[in-house]
Amino acid sequence: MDPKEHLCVRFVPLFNHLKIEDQRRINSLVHRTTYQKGETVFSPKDEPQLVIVARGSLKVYQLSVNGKEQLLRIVEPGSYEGENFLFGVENQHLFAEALEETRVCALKQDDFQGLLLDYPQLSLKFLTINAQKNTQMQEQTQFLTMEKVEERLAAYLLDLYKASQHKQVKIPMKLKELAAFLGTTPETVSRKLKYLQELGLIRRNKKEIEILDLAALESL
DNA sequence: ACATTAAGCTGTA
DNA sequence: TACAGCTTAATGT
Repeated sequence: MDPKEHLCVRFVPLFNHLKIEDQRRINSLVHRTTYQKGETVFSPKDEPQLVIVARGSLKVYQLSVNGKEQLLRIVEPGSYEGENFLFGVENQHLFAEALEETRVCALKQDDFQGLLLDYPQLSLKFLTINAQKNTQMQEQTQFLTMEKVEERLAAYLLDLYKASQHKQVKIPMKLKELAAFLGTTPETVSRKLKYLQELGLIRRNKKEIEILDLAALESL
């Protein structure tokens, strides 16, 4: 088999626990596409499908009332988007766009439902991953309930710290995207990072952040 | 307190 | 040198 053909199925958490012959069957159902930076991967009213990221990254967003895009999440390699559309939830608002050159594999609604019926292990794995995704989403909406931008930014930096267990963390996206993520503007993110540094809570070099005062950040 | 606008700075192709 | 990403300052809500 062409090694490229393995990309999605072999190394993605959703599938990589299955036996080789089962992976092979899934592989035959998958549609591979490479998107360039800025290209739309799906939009409302598209055919329902599960989109799995093999390489690169996607942003998933919706449009607010005034037409501004509101970034909901970044989909990294190994994760997927569109699972809700596969069970009759119509996509009315969600868009996905490639942030860089991105390889995705797509599974049609009928094909994926057939797989879930045939592979109980896959169904369980799918539920587990979705439960984790839900938790993450709750944590993110929690950001937006905080009143002040520096609170949201501090909470975000603390999340990076918790994820890495390291006082040196690196912001993994463009500040423009972080701003959308936190519900503010790039300018304000820039100012607030400077503000936190002036308070001595962090030290910063570009996107490398060293957390100096964990307790003070948490108290915000 | 934050957004918007515009201008300037820096690294990179 | 042209461009993207970021920062800074002025001004508006």
